[in-house]
Amino acid sequence: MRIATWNINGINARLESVLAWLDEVKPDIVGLQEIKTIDEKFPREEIEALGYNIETHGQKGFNGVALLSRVPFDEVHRGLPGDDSDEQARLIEGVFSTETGVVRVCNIYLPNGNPVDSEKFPYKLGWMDRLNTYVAERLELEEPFVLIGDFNLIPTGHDTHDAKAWWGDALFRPESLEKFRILANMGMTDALRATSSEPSYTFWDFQGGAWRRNAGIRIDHLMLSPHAADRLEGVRVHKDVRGQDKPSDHVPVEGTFAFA
DNA sequence: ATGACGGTCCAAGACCGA
Repeated sequence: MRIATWNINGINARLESVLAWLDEVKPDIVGLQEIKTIDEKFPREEIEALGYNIETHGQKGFNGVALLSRVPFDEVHRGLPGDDSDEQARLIEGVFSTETGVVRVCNIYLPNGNPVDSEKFPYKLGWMDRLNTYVAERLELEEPFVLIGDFNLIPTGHDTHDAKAWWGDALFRPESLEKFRILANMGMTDALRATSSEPSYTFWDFQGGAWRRNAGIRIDHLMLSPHAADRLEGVRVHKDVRGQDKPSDHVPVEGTFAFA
């Protein structure tokens, strides 16, 4: 089974690219972030025609996440618990049955948090606290649990072209890294880092010729519970997608697992 | 040294992103 994450930066602006990639790669489960539209305006028919079941958690204009799956959904959960005043659509989770048992896939669009002197940074940290609580509860189930998405977090200086330039940004500073370390220390494995020591960037800014200069960062992750990590076979970053026509600023990251 | 992006709202430019 192959499970992928991709921040597409607008599903309606990116539809042709997404259809082409799905048709070529045919991943089993895909988490999309920044669909930037409401559920009613998500282009369901075109994606369903490629053999996918679809569940969305959309929002007008910004944010929004979706799960696509060739396997039927047993369960769907929308939204991150813990703050009733939070109206941003940033989490959707699906539960799937395979021949070798259940797989739970949670797809997130973690807040960016910049600028750090605004209310956006404490929102990010609070969101990460709530996520850690959520993940701790999921880990108690002792299932294969795959937490994927745009984490807006650079795990180490090795995951950026210029650690000094990024240090202090909401994506790469002590408060954010501390929350991410709590997640890792619960037993969630960074799939890419577990299988490769290459830099493997997943985002290149539209500005400043970042792609041309390979000035990237790695912020899109697959984090695995012990039961999921045990079945990890490999991770592939679809870097070529960034060089295609009308690209997103993020590329897909795909994990292969020994689930039937 | 300078200028250098793209999507969404919706119809001009603000807001957002990282």
